[in-house]
Amino acid sequence: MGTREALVEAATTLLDDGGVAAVTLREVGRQVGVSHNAPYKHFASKELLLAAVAAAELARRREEIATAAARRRSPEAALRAVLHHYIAWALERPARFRLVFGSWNVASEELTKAAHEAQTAMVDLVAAVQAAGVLPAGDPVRMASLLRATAHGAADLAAAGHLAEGGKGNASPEQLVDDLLAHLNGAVR
Amino acid sequence: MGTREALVEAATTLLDDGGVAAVTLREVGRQVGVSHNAPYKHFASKELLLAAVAAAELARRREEIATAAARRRSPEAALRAVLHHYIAWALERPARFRLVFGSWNVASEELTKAAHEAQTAMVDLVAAVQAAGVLPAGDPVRMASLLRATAHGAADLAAAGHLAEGGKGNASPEQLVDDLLAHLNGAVR
DNA sequence: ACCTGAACACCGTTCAAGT
DNA sequence: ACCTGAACACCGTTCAAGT
Repeated sequence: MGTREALVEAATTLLDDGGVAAVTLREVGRQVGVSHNAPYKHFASKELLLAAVAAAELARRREEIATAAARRRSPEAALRAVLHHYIAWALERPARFRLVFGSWNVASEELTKAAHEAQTAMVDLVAAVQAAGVLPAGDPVRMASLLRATAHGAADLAAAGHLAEGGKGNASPEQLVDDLLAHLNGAVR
Repeated sequence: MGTREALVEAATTLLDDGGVAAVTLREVGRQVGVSHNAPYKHFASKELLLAAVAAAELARRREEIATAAARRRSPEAALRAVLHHYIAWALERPARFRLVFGSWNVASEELTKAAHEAQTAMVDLVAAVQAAGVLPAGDPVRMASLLRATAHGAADLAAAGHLAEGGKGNASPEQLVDDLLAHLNGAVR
Protein backbone atom coordinates (compact mmCIF):
# COMPACT_ATOMS: atom_id res chain seq x y z
CA MET A 1 0.00 0.00 0.00
CA GLY A 2 1.31 3.43 -0.91
CA THR A 3 1.92 6.11 1.67
CA ARG A 4 -0.99 8.15 0.39
CA GLU A 5 -3.51 5.36 0.91
CA ALA A 6 -2.03 4.58 4.32
CA LEU A 7 -2.44 8.21 5.35
CA VAL A 8 -6.10 8.23 4.27
CA GLU A 9 -6.75 4.98 6.11
CA ALA A 10 -5.09 6.16 9.32
CA ALA A 11 -7.01 9.44 9.17
CA THR A 12 -10.29 7.51 8.78
CA THR A 13 -9.55 5.38 11.82
CA LEU A 14 -8.65 8.42 13.92
CA LEU A 15 -11.83 10.12 12.72
CA ASP A 16 -13.99 7.18 13.80
CA ASP A 17 -12.33 6.90 17.18
CA GLY A 18 -12.16 10.51 18.27
CA GLY A 19 -13.98 12.73 15.82
CA VAL A 20 -12.46 15.20 13.44
CA ALA A 21 -10.54 16.91 16.25
CA ALA A 22 -8.55 13.70 16.76
CA VAL A 23 -7.25 13.77 13.20
CA THR A 24 -3.91 15.58 13.47
CA LEU A 25 -1.22 15.35 10.85
CA ARG A 26 1.24 14.46 13.55
CA GLU A 27 -0.82 11.51 14.80
CA VAL A 28 -1.59 10.36 11.26
CA GLY A 29 2.12 10.37 10.52
CA ARG A 30 2.82 8.48 13.72
CA GLN A 31 0.32 5.73 12.81
CA VAL A 32 1.80 5.31 9.36
CA GLY A 33 5.38 5.47 10.59
CA VAL A 34 6.46 8.61 8.76
CA SER A 35 7.42 12.04 9.99
CA HIS A 36 4.79 14.57 10.97
CA ASN A 37 5.12 16.46 7.72
CA ALA A 38 5.40 13.64 5.26
CA PRO A 39 1.67 14.15 4.55
CA TYR A 40 2.57 17.41 2.83
CA LYS A 41 4.22 15.42 0.06
CA HIS A 42 0.78 13.93 -0.75
CA PHE A 43 -1.71 16.59 0.34
CA ALA A 44 -1.30 20.35 0.19
CA SER A 45 -3.05 20.77 3.54
CA LYS A 46 -4.78 18.91 6.31
CA GLU A 47 -8.14 19.89 4.84
CA LEU A 48 -7.28 18.19 1.55
CA LEU A 49 -6.38 15.00 3.40
CA LEU A 50 -9.81 15.17 5.05
CA ALA A 51 -11.41 15.77 1.65
CA ALA A 52 -9.77 12.58 0.40
CA VAL A 53 -11.19 10.72 3.41
CA ALA A 54 -14.65 12.10 2.66
CA ALA A 55 -14.46 11.27 -1.05
CA ALA A 56 -13.37 7.70 -0.32
CA GLU A 57 -16.23 7.29 2.14
CA LEU A 58 -18.76 8.64 -0.34
CA ALA A 59 -17.53 6.28 -3.05
CA ARG A 60 -17.75 3.31 -0.65
CA ARG A 61 -21.26 4.36 0.35
CA ARG A 62 -22.42 4.59 -3.23
CA GLU A 63 -21.15 1.08 -3.94
CA GLU A 64 -22.84 -0.37 -0.88
CA ILE A 65 -26.11 1.39 -1.60
CA ALA A 66 -26.12 0.26 -5.22
CA THR A 67 -25.74 -3.40 -4.28
CA ALA A 68 -28.36 -3.10 -1.53
CA ALA A 69 -30.81 -1.59 -4.01
CA ALA A 70 -30.07 -4.26 -6.62
CA ARG A 71 -31.03 -6.99 -4.17
CA ARG A 72 -34.66 -5.77 -3.89
CA ARG A 73 -37.47 -6.90 -6.14
CA SER A 74 -39.44 -3.68 -6.47
CA PRO A 75 -38.12 -0.15 -6.97
CA GLU A 76 -40.18 0.79 -3.92
CA ALA A 77 -38.32 -1.69 -1.71
CA ALA A 78 -35.03 -0.53 -3.19
CA LEU A 79 -35.81 3.12 -2.43
CA ARG A 80 -36.73 2.28 1.15
CA ALA A 81 -33.53 0.27 1.53
CA VAL A 82 -31.44 3.17 0.24
CA LEU A 83 -33.03 5.62 2.67
CA HIS A 84 -32.62 3.23 5.60
CA HIS A 85 -29.00 2.65 4.63
CA TYR A 86 -28.40 6.36 4.61
CA ILE A 87 -29.70 6.63 8.16
CA ALA A 88 -27.81 3.58 9.39
CA TRP A 89 -24.64 5.10 7.98
CA ALA A 90 -25.18 8.38 9.86
CA LEU A 91 -25.84 6.57 13.13
CA GLU A 92 -23.03 4.04 12.86
CA ARG A 93 -20.35 6.40 11.53
CA PRO A 94 -21.46 9.83 12.66
CA ALA A 95 -18.00 11.35 12.31
CA ARG A 96 -17.71 10.26 8.67
CA PHE A 97 -21.27 11.42 7.96
CA ARG A 98 -20.59 14.85 9.45
CA LEU A 99 -17.29 15.14 7.64
CA VAL A 100 -18.88 14.43 4.27
CA PHE A 101 -21.57 17.05 4.80
CA GLY A 102 -19.40 19.51 6.65
CA SER A 103 -18.51 22.94 5.35
CA TRP A 104 -15.63 22.72 2.94
CA ASN A 105 -13.41 25.67 2.21
CA VAL A 106 -11.52 23.75 -0.42
CA ALA A 107 -13.13 22.63 -3.65
CA SER A 108 -12.29 18.96 -4.05
CA GLU A 109 -13.22 17.73 -7.51
CA GLU A 110 -13.19 14.16 -6.25
CA LEU A 111 -15.71 15.05 -3.56
CA THR A 112 -18.20 16.94 -5.73
CA LYS A 113 -18.10 14.20 -8.35
CA ALA A 114 -18.91 11.51 -5.78
CA ALA A 115 -21.80 13.58 -4.39
CA HIS A 116 -23.21 14.17 -7.85
CA GLU A 117 -23.17 10.47 -8.73
CA ALA A 118 -25.00 9.55 -5.52
CA GLN A 119 -27.70 12.11 -6.32
CA THR A 120 -28.17 10.83 -9.87
CA ALA A 121 -28.69 7.22 -8.76
CA MET A 122 -31.30 8.39 -6.28
CA VAL A 123 -33.24 10.33 -8.91
CA ASP A 124 -33.42 7.31 -11.22
CA LEU A 125 -34.79 5.18 -8.40
CA VAL A 126 -37.42 7.76 -7.48
CA ALA A 127 -38.55 8.04 -11.10
CA ALA A 128 -39.06 4.25 -11.21
CA VAL A 129 -41.16 4.33 -8.03
CA GLN A 130 -43.24 7.17 -9.47
CA ALA A 131 -43.77 5.19 -12.67
CA ALA A 132 -45.07 2.32 -10.53
CA GLY A 133 -47.65 4.69 -9.06
CA VAL A 134 -46.35 4.34 -5.52
CA LEU A 135 -45.19 7.95 -5.24
CA PRO A 136 -47.00 11.03 -6.58
CA ALA A 137 -46.01 12.23 -10.05
CA GLY A 138 -43.88 15.32 -10.48
CA ASP A 139 -40.27 16.29 -11.07
CA PRO A 140 -38.23 13.29 -9.85
CA VAL A 141 -35.27 15.52 -8.98
CA ARG A 142 -37.44 17.51 -6.64
CA MET A 143 -39.06 14.43 -5.13
CA ALA A 144 -35.64 12.86 -4.60
CA SER A 145 -34.47 16.04 -2.88
CA LEU A 146 -37.45 15.92 -0.54
CA LEU A 147 -36.77 12.31 0.41
CA ARG A 148 -33.09 12.95 0.85
CA ALA A 149 -33.69 16.07 2.93
CA THR A 150 -35.94 14.16 5.31
CA ALA A 151 -33.57 11.23 5.64
CA HIS A 152 -30.63 13.58 6.11
CA GLY A 153 -32.41 15.75 8.66
CA ALA A 154 -33.76 12.82 10.66
CA ALA A 155 -30.34 11.19 10.71
CA ASP A 156 -28.50 14.40 11.64
CA LEU A 157 -30.93 15.30 14.42
CA ALA A 158 -30.83 11.77 15.77
CA ALA A 159 -27.03 11.68 15.68
CA ALA A 160 -26.97 14.93 17.66
CA GLY A 161 -29.55 13.63 20.15
CA HIS A 162 -32.04 16.31 19.16
CA LEU A 163 -34.77 13.99 17.95
CA ALA A 164 -36.05 11.62 20.58
CA GLU A 165 -36.02 12.96 24.11
CA GLY A 166 -37.92 9.96 25.44
CA GLY A 167 -41.69 9.92 25.87
CA LYS A 168 -44.49 8.50 23.80
CA GLY A 169 -44.33 10.19 20.40
CA ASN A 170 -40.60 9.95 19.92
CA ALA A 171 -39.90 8.46 16.54
CA SER A 172 -36.75 6.87 15.18
CA PRO A 173 -35.31 8.36 11.99
CA GLU A 174 -36.29 5.20 10.12
CA GLN A 175 -39.89 5.61 11.28
CA LEU A 176 -39.95 9.22 10.11
CA VAL A 177 -38.80 8.19 6.64
CA ASP A 178 -41.41 5.44 6.56
CA ASP A 179 -44.05 7.95 7.69
CA LEU A 180 -43.07 10.23 4.82
CA LEU A 181 -43.27 7.42 2.26
CA ALA A 182 -46.69 6.40 3.61
CA HIS A 183 -48.02 9.96 3.49
CA LEU A 184 -46.69 10.45 -0.02
CA ASN A 185 -48.30 7.20 -1.10
CA GLY A 186 -51.52 8.41 0.47
CA ALA A 187 -51.31 11.54 -1.65
CA VAL A 188 -51.25 9.58 -4.93
CA ARG A 189 -54.53 10.11 -6.80
CA MET B 1 -22.16 44.40 30.66
CA GLY B 2 -20.45 41.72 32.70
CA THR B 3 -17.34 39.96 31.47
CA ARG B 4 -19.27 36.73 30.97
CA GLU B 5 -21.77 38.30 28.59
CA ALA B 6 -18.97 40.11 26.76
CA LEU B 7 -17.14 36.81 26.26
CA VAL B 8 -20.25 35.15 24.83
CA GLU B 9 -20.86 38.08 22.52
CA ALA B 10 -17.28 38.18 21.27
CA ALA B 11 -17.32 34.43 20.68
CA THR B 12 -20.54 34.77 18.66
CA THR B 13 -19.03 37.45 16.45
CA LEU B 14 -15.90 35.39 15.85
CA LEU B 15 -18.09 32.38 15.06
CA ASP B 16 -20.05 34.31 12.44
CA ASP B 17 -16.95 35.75 10.84
CA GLY B 18 -14.71 32.71 10.64
CA GLY B 19 -16.57 29.61 11.74
CA VAL B 20 -16.00 27.63 14.90
CA ALA B 21 -12.28 27.31 14.18
CA ALA B 22 -11.92 31.08 14.53
CA VAL B 23 -13.23 31.01 18.09
CA THR B 24 -10.11 30.76 20.23
CA LEU B 25 -10.02 31.68 23.88
CA ARG B 26 -7.03 33.90 23.18
CA GLU B 27 -8.85 35.89 20.50
CA VAL B 28 -12.02 36.09 22.57
CA GLY B 29 -9.98 37.49 25.46
CA ARG B 30 -8.29 39.95 23.13
CA GLN B 31 -11.65 41.27 21.85
CA VAL B 32 -12.97 41.75 25.35
CA GLY B 33 -9.72 43.21 26.68
CA VAL B 34 -8.86 40.57 29.23
CA SER B 35 -6.06 38.04 29.40
CA HIS B 36 -6.22 34.81 27.42
CA ASN B 37 -7.25 32.77 30.40
CA ALA B 38 -9.74 35.08 32.03
CA PRO B 39 -12.50 33.00 30.32
CA TYR B 40 -11.63 30.17 32.71
CA LYS B 41 -13.05 32.24 35.56
CA HIS B 42 -16.46 32.06 33.82
CA PHE B 43 -16.37 28.81 31.85
CA ALA B 44 -14.68 25.57 32.79
CA SER B 45 -13.59 24.98 29.19
CA LYS B 46 -13.78 26.37 25.71
CA GLU B 47 -16.55 23.91 24.91
CA LEU B 48 -18.71 25.29 27.71
CA LEU B 49 -18.24 28.80 26.36
CA LEU B 50 -19.45 27.52 22.98
CA ALA B 51 -22.38 25.81 24.72
CA ALA B 52 -23.35 29.17 26.19
CA VAL B 53 -23.18 30.73 22.73
CA ALA B 54 -25.42 27.96 21.36
CA ALA B 55 -27.93 28.23 24.20
CA ALA B 56 -28.18 32.01 23.78
CA GLU B 57 -28.75 31.57 20.05
CA LEU B 58 -31.43 28.95 20.60
CA ALA B 59 -33.25 31.19 23.10
CA ARG B 60 -33.11 34.12 20.66
CA ARG B 61 -34.42 31.91 17.88
CA ARG B 62 -37.31 30.69 19.97
CA GLU B 63 -38.32 34.26 20.79
CA GLU B 64 -38.17 35.33 17.16
CA ILE B 65 -40.11 32.31 15.97
CA ALA B 66 -42.81 32.79 18.60
CA THR B 67 -43.45 36.39 17.55
CA ALA B 68 -43.40 35.45 13.86
CA ALA B 69 -45.97 32.72 14.50
CA ALA B 70 -48.16 35.05 16.58
CA ARG B 71 -48.42 37.47 13.68
CA ARG B 72 -50.20 34.96 11.42
CA ARG B 73 -53.94 34.48 11.28
CA SER B 74 -54.15 30.71 10.81
CA PRO B 75 -52.12 27.99 12.54
CA GLU B 76 -51.27 26.76 9.06
CA ALA B 77 -49.66 30.07 8.10
CA ALA B 78 -47.88 30.16 11.46
CA LEU B 79 -46.46 26.67 10.93
CA ARG B 80 -45.21 27.58 7.48
CA ALA B 81 -43.63 30.76 8.84
CA VAL B 82 -41.85 28.81 11.56
CA LEU B 83 -40.41 26.31 9.08
CA HIS B 84 -39.30 29.05 6.70
CA HIS B 85 -37.71 30.92 9.59
CA TYR B 86 -35.78 27.81 10.53
CA ILE B 87 -34.38 27.57 7.02
CA ALA B 88 -33.58 31.27 6.79
CA TRP B 89 -31.68 30.98 10.04
CA ALA B 90 -29.58 28.11 8.76
CA LEU B 91 -28.73 29.95 5.54
CA GLU B 92 -28.02 33.34 7.12
CA ARG B 93 -26.09 32.11 10.14
CA PRO B 94 -24.73 28.71 9.11
CA ALA B 95 -22.00 28.71 11.74
CA ARG B 96 -24.49 29.26 14.56
CA PHE B 97 -26.86 26.66 13.09
CA ARG B 98 -24.11 24.07 12.87
CA LEU B 99 -22.86 24.89 16.35
CA VAL B 100 -26.31 24.38 17.86
CA PHE B 101 -26.74 21.00 16.20
CA GLY B 102 -23.13 19.94 16.49
CA SER B 103 -21.96 17.01 18.56
CA TRP B 104 -21.61 18.01 22.19
CA ASN B 105 -19.38 16.15 24.55
CA VAL B 106 -20.50 18.27 27.48
CA ALA B 107 -24.03 18.14 28.80
CA SER B 108 -25.19 21.74 29.06
CA GLU B 109 -28.46 21.98 30.98
CA GLU B 110 -29.11 25.40 29.45
CA LEU B 111 -28.77 23.95 25.96
CA THR B 112 -31.02 20.90 26.40
CA LYS B 113 -33.68 23.05 28.07
CA ALA B 114 -33.71 25.51 25.17
CA ALA B 115 -33.96 22.67 22.65
CA HIS B 116 -36.81 21.05 24.54
CA GLU B 117 -38.83 24.28 24.68
CA ALA B 118 -38.43 24.83 20.94
CA GLN B 119 -39.71 21.31 20.28
CA THR B 120 -42.74 21.75 22.55
CA ALA B 121 -43.86 24.96 20.83
CA MET B 122 -43.61 23.20 17.47
CA VAL B 123 -45.75 20.26 18.62
CA ASP B 124 -48.53 22.57 19.84
CA LEU B 125 -48.59 24.33 16.50
CA VAL B 126 -48.74 21.07 14.56
CA ALA B 127 -51.63 19.83 16.72
CA ALA B 128 -53.58 23.01 15.92
CA VAL B 129 -53.02 22.55 12.18
CA GLN B 130 -54.14 18.94 12.45
CA ALA B 131 -57.27 20.03 14.30
CA ALA B 132 -58.01 22.41 11.42
CA GLY B 133 -57.88 19.43 9.04
CA VAL B 134 -54.95 20.79 7.04
CA LEU B 135 -52.54 18.05 8.10
CA PRO B 136 -53.33 14.34 8.49
CA ALA B 137 -54.31 13.17 11.98
CA GLY B 138 -51.88 11.18 14.08
CA ASP B 139 -49.40 11.71 16.90
CA PRO B 140 -48.49 15.42 16.72
CA VAL B 141 -45.05 14.75 18.21
CA ARG B 142 -44.27 12.41 15.36
CA MET B 143 -45.69 14.75 12.74
CA ALA B 144 -43.70 17.64 14.19
CA SER B 145 -40.55 15.51 14.05
CA LEU B 146 -41.18 14.75 10.39
CA LEU B 147 -41.61 18.42 9.53
CA ARG B 148 -38.58 19.42 11.55
CA ALA B 149 -36.44 16.67 10.03
CA THR B 150 -37.28 17.82 6.52
CA ALA B 151 -36.67 21.50 7.28
CA HIS B 152 -33.44 20.64 9.07
CA GLY B 153 -32.19 18.33 6.34
CA ALA B 154 -33.06 20.72 3.53
CA ALA B 155 -31.38 23.60 5.36
CA ASP B 156 -28.28 21.59 6.24
CA LEU B 157 -27.83 20.20 2.73
CA ALA B 158 -28.36 23.64 1.21
CA ALA B 159 -25.90 25.25 3.61
CA ALA B 160 -23.31 22.64 2.61
CA GLY B 161 -24.05 23.14 -1.09
CA HIS B 162 -25.26 19.56 -1.48
CA LEU B 163 -28.78 20.36 -2.56
CA ALA B 164 -29.01 22.34 -5.76
CA GLU B 165 -26.29 21.68 -8.30
CA GLY B 166 -27.96 23.79 -10.95
CA GLY B 167 -30.29 22.33 -13.56
CA LYS B 168 -34.02 22.19 -13.86
CA GLY B 169 -35.31 20.24 -10.88
CA ASN B 170 -33.17 21.92 -8.28
CA ALA B 171 -35.39 23.04 -5.46
CA SER B 172 -34.74 25.55 -2.70
CA PRO B 173 -35.10 24.32 0.89
CA GLU B 174 -38.21 26.48 1.25
CA GLN B 175 -39.77 24.82 -1.80
CA LEU B 176 -39.04 21.38 -0.40
CA VAL B 177 -40.82 22.22 2.84
CA ASP B 178 -43.76 23.62 0.89
CA ASP B 179 -43.82 20.45 -1.22
CA LEU B 180 -43.99 18.36 1.94
CA LEU B 181 -46.84 20.44 3.37
CA ALA B 182 -48.74 20.16 0.07
CA HIS B 183 -48.26 16.38 -0.12
CA LEU B 184 -49.32 15.97 3.51
CA ASN B 185 -52.39 18.08 2.85
CA GLY B 186 -53.14 15.91 -0.16
CA ALA B 187 -53.02 12.85 2.08
CA VAL B 188 -55.79 14.16 4.39
CA ARG B 189 -58.94 12.06 3.98
C1' DA C 1 -14.49 36.64 43.35
C1' DC C 2 -11.91 37.81 39.46
C1' DC C 3 -7.74 38.39 36.91
C1' DT C 4 -2.67 38.01 35.22
C1' DG C 5 1.78 36.00 33.40
C1' DA C 6 4.61 32.19 32.84
C1' DA C 7 4.75 27.60 31.62
C1' DC C 8 3.49 22.96 29.37
C1' DA C 9 2.25 20.02 25.86
C1' DC C 10 0.34 20.26 21.92
C1' DC C 11 -1.02 22.01 16.89
C1' DG C 12 -0.49 23.22 11.22
C1' DT C 13 2.72 24.87 8.19
C1' DT C 14 7.28 26.24 6.17
C1' DC C 15 11.94 25.50 4.90
C1' DA C 16 16.51 23.88 4.25
C1' DA C 17 18.57 19.69 3.68
C1' DG C 18 19.07 14.89 2.57
C1' DT C 19 18.27 10.23 -0.72
C1' DA D 1 9.91 12.15 -6.16
C1' DC D 2 9.68 11.48 -1.39
C1' DC D 3 11.12 12.20 3.27
C1' DT D 4 13.31 14.33 7.67
C1' DG D 5 14.36 17.66 11.55
C1' DA D 6 14.36 22.15 13.20
C1' DA D 7 11.85 26.16 13.54
C1' DC D 8 7.73 29.49 13.78
C1' DA D 9 3.53 31.11 15.26
C1' DC D 10 -0.10 29.54 17.12
C1' DC D 11 -3.43 26.64 20.40
C1' DG D 12 -6.14 24.93 25.28
C1' DT D 13 -5.21 24.30 29.85
C1' DT D 14 -2.85 24.61 34.45
C1' DC D 15 -0.84 26.96 38.21
C1' DA D 16 1.13 30.17 41.34
C1' DA D 17 0.47 34.69 42.40
C1' DG D 18 -1.77 39.06 42.80
C1' DT D 19 -6.20 42.50 44.15
